[in-house]
Amino acid sequence: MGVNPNIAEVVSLMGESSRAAILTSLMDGRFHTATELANMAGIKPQTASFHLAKLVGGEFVTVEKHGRFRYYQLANQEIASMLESFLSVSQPPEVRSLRQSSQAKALQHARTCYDHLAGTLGVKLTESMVNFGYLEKKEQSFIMTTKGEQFFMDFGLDIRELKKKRRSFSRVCLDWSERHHHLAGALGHGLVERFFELEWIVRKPSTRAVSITEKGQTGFEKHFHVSI
Amino acid sequence: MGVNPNIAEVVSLMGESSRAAILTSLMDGRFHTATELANMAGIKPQTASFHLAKLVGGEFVTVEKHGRFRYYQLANQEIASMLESFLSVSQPPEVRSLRQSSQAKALQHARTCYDHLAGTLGVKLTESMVNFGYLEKKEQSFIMTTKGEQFFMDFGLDIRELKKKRRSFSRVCLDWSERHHHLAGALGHGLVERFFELEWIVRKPSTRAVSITEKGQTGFEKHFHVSI
DNA sequence: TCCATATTTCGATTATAGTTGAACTGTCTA
DNA sequence: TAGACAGTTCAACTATAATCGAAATATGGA
Repeated sequence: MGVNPNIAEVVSLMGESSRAAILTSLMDGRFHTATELANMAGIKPQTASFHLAKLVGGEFVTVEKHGRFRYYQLANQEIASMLESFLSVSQPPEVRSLRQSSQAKALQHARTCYDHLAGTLGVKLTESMVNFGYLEKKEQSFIMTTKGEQFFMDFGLDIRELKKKRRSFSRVCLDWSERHHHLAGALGHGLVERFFELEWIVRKPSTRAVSITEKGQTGFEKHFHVSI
Repeated sequence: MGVNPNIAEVVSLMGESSRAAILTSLMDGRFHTATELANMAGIKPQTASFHLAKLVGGEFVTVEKHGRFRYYQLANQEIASMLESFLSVSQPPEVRSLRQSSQAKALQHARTCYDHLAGTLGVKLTESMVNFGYLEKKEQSFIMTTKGEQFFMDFGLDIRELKKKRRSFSRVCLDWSERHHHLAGALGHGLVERFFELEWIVRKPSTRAVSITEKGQTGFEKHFHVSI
């Protein structure tokens, strides 16, 4: 009847295919221009502009103007988390071309979710860290053990610095379907940064998929007993 | 492009005002018939039937047939949690009548979220239990202390029985805006059941708001130092 | 058996919202 | 200063999907 807050208004912002395409494109956590997003979503720039205005209005997305470009970005980690939740309960779309198929596989394989690792790699690494006793899963979050603290320090993470940050230190990236959990939060972000630094993974252009390098193959095997 | 899973299809199920109204009506965790839901959503029964079919198809809702009635219910706690998340980021609708206004206040005041307490009461109680040292907030969940164990036993909860259940024992009901957290999970459910049993709270007909009784006033004050 | 009630199915209508071409604003660069 | 490019605004069009009356189906009770 309308004594309840209207969920619909907020939700319908992501419940439309073009906007959803834009949002998922932004899931790599990077800035994108309006035209870029239009191309990624397969729509004309006017249409993208129309949708982006709505997304900004709903505080899903922020803009920064630099010269004649406007750089769009997800508003915050919460939005990213929410989107990832839905991605995990969504069905992958039917495959239309070989190229799309291999892209989809790459995404499933290893991808960034806003600022941490998701996909098979993200899940396997998280599992491994739990098995080694570096992390302990406690209901909806991970707790770092003393053993873990030592390990992450040795691995080159400045734990003290990460803990200082206002954001939650280590949390699971939830998905409602409970098909998998993976490490997010400051620790998750710190790790993925370190992987880039070590060149164990590299970004694939214009998607949020990442490639595992030769170095990475041996690195993940040696330090995490994870083989891909 | 469509190499990303289509978030839109799933999400758009809740991103429509009539369906959202139905879903929020189901947030009390109880069964409702199709006609009931139609009335609550302010639509004709045919329309409700149409939407309910979609919701069942999307596994947001389950049906049970008893005679000529069909009882609809939210599919599971995850869906409820997801909905509550969105409610907390949604704006309350403009008030059209005094009656709506007082209903909205009642909802904000004390309500059930699927099977546990939300609203001001839910939040205050949770805070109180943390302050007394019965619960400790650990990232995304609560941990029961020894002191807490004693308290809940004394309060008449069968902790051992609750822990046996397959569902998560104590978790926060997340909202993405982080405006508040409250206790959910088996413990949250156990508590609210006990409150009904003690007649500290009673359901208001046809909403998910609950009223605090005289008994409740003194009870919450005495045992939780929460005054309403 | 007949009627009342709960719900769904069907078909037609309507309204909403996404889409796009065309035109416009603003910025960079040659 | 002109021209190219990024992005937005406007207005018209279109398509999708919600809505509802009418009719059909199913169940319960008298």
